[in-house]
This record gives sequence, structure tokens and C-alpha cells, in this order.
Amino acid sequence: MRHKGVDKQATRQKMLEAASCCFRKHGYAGIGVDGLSKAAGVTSGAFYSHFGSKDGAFNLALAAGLDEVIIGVPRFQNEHGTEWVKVFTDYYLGQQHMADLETGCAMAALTPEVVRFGAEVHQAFEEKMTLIAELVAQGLSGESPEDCLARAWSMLAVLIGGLNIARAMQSAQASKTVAEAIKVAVINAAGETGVVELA
Amino acid sequence: MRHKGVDKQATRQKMLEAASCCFRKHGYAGIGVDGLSKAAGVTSGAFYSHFGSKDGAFNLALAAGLDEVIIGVPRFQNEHGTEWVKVFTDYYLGQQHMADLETGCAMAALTPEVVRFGAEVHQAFEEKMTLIAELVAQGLSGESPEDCLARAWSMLAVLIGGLNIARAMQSAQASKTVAEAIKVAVINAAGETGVVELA
DNA sequence: ATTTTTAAATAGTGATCGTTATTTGTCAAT
DNA sequence: ATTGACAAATAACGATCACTATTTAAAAAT
Repeated sequence: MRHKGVDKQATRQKMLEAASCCFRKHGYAGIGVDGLSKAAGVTSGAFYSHFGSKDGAFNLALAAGLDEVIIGVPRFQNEHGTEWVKVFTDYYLGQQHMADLETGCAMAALTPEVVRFGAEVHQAFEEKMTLIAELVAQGLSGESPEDCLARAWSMLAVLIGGLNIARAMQSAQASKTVAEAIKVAVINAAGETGVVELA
Repeated sequence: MRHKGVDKQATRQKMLEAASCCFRKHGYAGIGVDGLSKAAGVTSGAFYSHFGSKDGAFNLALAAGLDEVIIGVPRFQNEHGTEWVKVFTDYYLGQQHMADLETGCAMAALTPEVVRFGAEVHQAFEEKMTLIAELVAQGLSGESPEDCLARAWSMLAVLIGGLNIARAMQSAQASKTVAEAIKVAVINAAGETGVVELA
């Protein structure tokens, strides 16, 4: 039934956002189509009408999640100049983002899920992640473009790994210990540009 | 039926190894009790007789997986002296370990799963991971014990994050690009000790 | 030889899994 | 006013989910 005033696009957007949140929070296998639909306030009929399959929904949720990073990184760089690495890292390892698995960074939540998928998902991940690394590298000033790109990859790795470790800890103190160590490591990995005096 | 010559301990060990492999490969929600039992060559009756619940099996598999690291790190340190960081990193980001999700490092495969569990699993993870970081720190020579520990956490983070990113890539070339960048980052994170000329 | 113990198999529970087919109801065009 | 299109709901499919209760059979104790 086509409800009054509710158009297709809005429903689709609502469903995609729900899928993004649920896949990050529960993992691909940890949530079912019924759960994803319910979270969006629709039924499985609408789900399959829009996404075709559970895999299809994951593909879109992954792409949307990585696009958030692709949009977000340049924003940090533009708004904070050479200090952007420190600002970004403080946000990334901050208490708020650490506690927010649902809407937090898709790289941290979904990369381990991508590992278990097939070639198509790996391909989509590779393309988006490569772009992200290049965007990060553009915000660094190393000896060479290759050097900047290598630093970018290590920054991303320590951010993603660090966030997951910190999130898996039990005590807030242990999480903080890890987070603070990671913050220093990110600054060091970034190299000269973006380096700011450690408090 | 108590089969001839097969004792309880051997069956239990077989089941635990199967659970370890399956949880790493498929994730907690990606494999069922029947699948875990089948992988061990037993039925679900034996599974519940030994583990009580799926959660119980995960707890044991997680502990066993992290114990492998607790045993492995000192071995690398003893066998390779000050070069241990480079040797360990080459192994960790090597093609063989990268392709071996099933029996590869439990930290990389299970940390993202732990995030979704409750306090008890978080607590067990925190204790084992803290010990691992301390063991790693003992193999480093920094300005202070606190500095060594911080370096250890960043080493673990970049290793875990880097391995997951590399594993999620599609092309072997992209995986290698990431892996090589991570290797350099680990050496740098380790600090003076363990540093070896980059080839 | 008989009994006790128990590891493991078997059989079953209702619930949920991903997916397809059909129906419903509302909008736009006639 | 009637029809056609179609977004979304509903209903149903066999398969698998985590788990429990019961049975089977072999080893250990008597």
C-alpha cells in the first residue's frame, strides 16, 4: 500500500540507514532481514523490493559507510589545516566515537566483515579504501608521494586496530590507556605535517 | 556411545580446535552449533556435553586463541633477540598468515567479535590482551616502561588493523602495498630496539 | 557376570533464517 | 468513474537456529 505523502526515496533512505547501523552493530550474520526491516519501520517485503537480497543491502551499506569517510576526511583537512591529524585522531579515539558502534566509522566496524565476503565486495572495498588512503596522504607532507601513501595506510591501520582493541576492553581505564597510546602512534605515523605538541 | 579407544580429552580438544577455526573464519554469528560440531566430527550432543552453550565455546576458543599469542611472542623474542620485531612482523603480514584466517592470529580475527559481547568476554579479553601488551613491551627498549607499553599497544593496533585491511583487499598487489606500509610502521612503532635496516 | 557410570548420539522443541509469491491499497492516468 | 502501475504488507516456504530431553552403548566398578 502506497502510504500518503511517503515517497519511495525516503523509505529507501530510512532502510539504508537502518542497515548501516545494524550491520555495524551486529555484524553481517548477527542481524536478519526481519531485524533490518523492523529497524527501518518496514517489512521484509519493502526490504526485498529495494535491495533484492541481504547481500545487496550490505553492499550498499558498506559503500555508504566508506563514502562517509571519503567526505569526512577532506572536511577535517579543510577545517583544521595542518592540525587536522590531531583533531581527527582525538575524535576517532574519543569516548563518544568509541562508544558509538552503530553510527561510528564504517572502516572499523565493517572491514573485518568484508574479509569474509567474496571478490565483488573485496573489490568495492579496495577501491573505496584506496581512495581514502590517497585522501589522507594528500593531507600529509612526507619525502615523497609514496612515503605519504605508506604513512596514510599505517595511520588507517593503527586507527582501525586501535579503535577495535579499545572497544573490546572492559574497563574505561583500559580503553583509555589504549586510546592514548594510539593517539601518539597516529601522530608519529603521520610524520612532520599534522604533528602537534603532545599535551 | 563411548567409542573404543577415544577418550574424553581428545574429543574435547578436537572440538575446541574446530570451534577456534570456525569462529575465526565465519565469526561468532556466522556459524551454528551444528556446523561447529560437524567440523569436529561429532554431534551437537557432544558439543553441549562439553561446552554447555555456544557462548561457552566462544569463551574457550577466545582464551585459547589469545594464549597462542601469549606463548608465541616470548618464543619470537627468545629465538630472534633484538631482531624479533622484524621477524615477527614479516610473519604477521606475510602472505601465508594473511591467507590463513582459520588458524591465523586470534587477535585479528576475534577482537571485532569481542566488541559485540558482554562484560564477561570483555573482561577476559582485557586480561589476556593486557598481558600480551606487557610481553611485547618487555621486548622493547624505550625511555621508560610506560613508553614501552604505549609502543606495544600501537604495535598491536597497527598489526591487527593492518592485517584486517590487507585481508579485505581484492588484488594481491593492493594487499602487498598495505602490508609493506604496515611493516615499516610496526618497526617505527617499536622504537630503537628491534629496529633493523629496511631492505 | 552384573551393575553403574557417562560420553556421545539421536530426536525433538519453537524460533528465526533468507527468500518468493501473492495480496493490499493508494496514487496517477484515462 | 475506471483502470493500471507499483510500493509495501502479508503469508508462506524449507532450512537452519540454539538448545533440551532422552536413548544408546561401551568402559569401569562390583
